[in-house]
Amino acid sequence: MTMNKSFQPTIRDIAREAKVSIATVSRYLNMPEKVRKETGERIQRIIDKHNYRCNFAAKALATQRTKTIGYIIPAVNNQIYSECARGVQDEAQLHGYQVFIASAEYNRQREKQMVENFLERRVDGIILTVSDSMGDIAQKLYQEKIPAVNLFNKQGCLPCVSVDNVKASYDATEYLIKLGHKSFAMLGVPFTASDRCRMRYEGFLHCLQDHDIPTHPQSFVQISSNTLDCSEGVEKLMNSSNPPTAIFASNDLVAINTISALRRLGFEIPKDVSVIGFDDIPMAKHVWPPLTTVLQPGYRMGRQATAVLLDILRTGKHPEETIPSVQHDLIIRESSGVPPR
Amino acid sequence: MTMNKSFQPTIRDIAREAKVSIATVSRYLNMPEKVRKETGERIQRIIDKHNYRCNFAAKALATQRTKTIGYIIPAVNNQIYSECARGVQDEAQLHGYQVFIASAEYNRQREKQMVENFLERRVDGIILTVSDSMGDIAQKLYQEKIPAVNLFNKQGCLPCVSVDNVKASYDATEYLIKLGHKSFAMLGVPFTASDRCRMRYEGFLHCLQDHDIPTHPQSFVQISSNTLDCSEGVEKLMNSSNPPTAIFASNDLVAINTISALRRLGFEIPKDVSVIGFDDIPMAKHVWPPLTTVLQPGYRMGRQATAVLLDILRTGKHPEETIPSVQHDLIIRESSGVPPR
DNA sequence: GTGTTTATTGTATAGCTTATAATACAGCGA
DNA sequence: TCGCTGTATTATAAGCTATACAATAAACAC
Repeated sequence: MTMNKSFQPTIRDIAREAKVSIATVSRYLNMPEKVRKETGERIQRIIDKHNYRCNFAAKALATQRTKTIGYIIPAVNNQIYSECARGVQDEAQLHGYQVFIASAEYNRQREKQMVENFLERRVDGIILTVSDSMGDIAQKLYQEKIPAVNLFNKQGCLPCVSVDNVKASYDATEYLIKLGHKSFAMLGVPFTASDRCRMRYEGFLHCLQDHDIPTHPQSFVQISSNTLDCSEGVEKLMNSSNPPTAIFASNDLVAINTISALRRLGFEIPKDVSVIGFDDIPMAKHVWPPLTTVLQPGYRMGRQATAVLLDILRTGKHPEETIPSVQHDLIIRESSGVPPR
Repeated sequence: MTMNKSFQPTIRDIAREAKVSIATVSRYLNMPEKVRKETGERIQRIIDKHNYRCNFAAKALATQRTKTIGYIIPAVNNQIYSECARGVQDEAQLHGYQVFIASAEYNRQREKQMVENFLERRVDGIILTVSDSMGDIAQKLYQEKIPAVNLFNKQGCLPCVSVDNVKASYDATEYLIKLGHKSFAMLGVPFTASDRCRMRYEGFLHCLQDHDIPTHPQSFVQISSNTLDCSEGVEKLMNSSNPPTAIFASNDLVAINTISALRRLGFEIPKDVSVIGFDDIPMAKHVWPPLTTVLQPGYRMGRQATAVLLDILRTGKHPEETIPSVQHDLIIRESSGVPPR
């Protein structure tokens, strides 16, 4: 079966049949109050009859705006980001915007490519959850004067919607210390792939230092951002001279993988080792044992970031003051407990 | 800080500075072999110098194609669909297409809206995972002559990439029967929200009937497609005169919620009740107990559906024969076992 | 009856690229 | 020199909408 493109009526066809000029039809479509009621009704009838749909490309060309925003995330298959994406979509759709979602898989090269692609497609604005904090991308967007906001971690001088990663992980670590733990480790992806991870490590370290707990370079175990495979790292950690009784995972997926790896080695959670995550993805409460973790309200954050972006688009002004950081929350479940003695 | 749109050079600016006509620049961009080498190099230098980027809207208007595909899914936060989305994205990007993802949240009204929005934006093609099989939407797309393919369940006469839902659930049910179960129930979303669920119920019923196991209308328990909350349904089920020893959940998320609900009521899995899911989302192996489920290769399916669509776009022809159905696979883990006696 | 304002509609052009038909030009054989 | 062929390039139309500005008619004030 062959498909030949079906005929799509244009504004000109509508105008001709309604016996008005195209300007009037356009006006009716965009500012209906500016056209006489009965003229409008006549136009509407013709539109309905022929199922006319405004050509977006032409409109974009004429108005110089695409009503489209680009959204870059590190990975679609991490629920925290899909939660977020839902928020972005909902808020965007509410204002007639459509969103391009692109998953960069923690790859800086891909991030740049996708930004480039967005720029070519002339998106009106961009929401970014990207790896580096150095603002290589932020820089470019700034000079291209494309409105952009960060989500989850700040980059360059872009406005940012995020929890305070350092503080949040500080709090989580402190909770573990108060349980009595003395030996710690953190598992996470390379800092170059995720600045969030770096900040969380920072809070983790600060907290240990503030409580006079000795730290060593081995206390951060780096895993692959592609596979998130923790087996090797966990094994090395537990076979070391001073195995941790508490492990801070840089996010819930890492925590879940860590627990799997520990189990394979015969450790019980939290009896032998406490594990704590970050994000509180919907699955966190369903895994075994249910995960102690730091909640980030993904959906709300997605909406807020979008709202901030749309506000810039509307007003043409960047928010004067810094956006207050999103509230985090420590959710205590059963993957953490007192250390073994 | 105010943002005034930065100046974007056009093809005309490039042409002027390179002392050629716009046609030559355009030709260099689209068929470089058709322009003399040194002319091309001169043009490229100017392009680099001014950071020229082709205006997509203008290009779309001129070529009548947007290099964009629309993708409608029931819910972003179900990992099976985000897995799939990854596949769609990867395959699309490989061929220079960008994809609009829209989550319809199992709502037929929203599905229609999003399709309408896609049509307005003149996407080149659409990938659909939608609720009804009746092809209300398929119908419209057919008459608009816009290429479309189904993913996960067939609708109207669109080409479809999917496992055989009926067969797959038949197999899964048969496995439960062979374990010795005699009393069954299925939990799922309303059939009007998911035809996949309907088909899976069909396979489930067939299998029971083929093995002379009595069925009754109460054996299908309907839950909300928004919340997927199973507490009420499970409670009613387990308090009935003939509580099931095996529960077939219409997908993994439902299975996970079912298990939570059963646990709250004090049942042990699989000692008291076996639970089986559908999809094998990445989380399935991490929940407790690890889920017995039917694997659908989401990523591959996403890629394949996209490949089929892009093929239609390239050739202008719908595939002659039906696409062979995707292989499913029963993954046996620890949420299922022999019935209590 | 004239000038002024308001409401409504029309005209022309801009917005940027691709596609098509036309042109310029070099090389070559006769 | 002329005509022919083929390549490199140009001029121009088409694609569809929005909008600034112009035009018209009707209503109103005086």
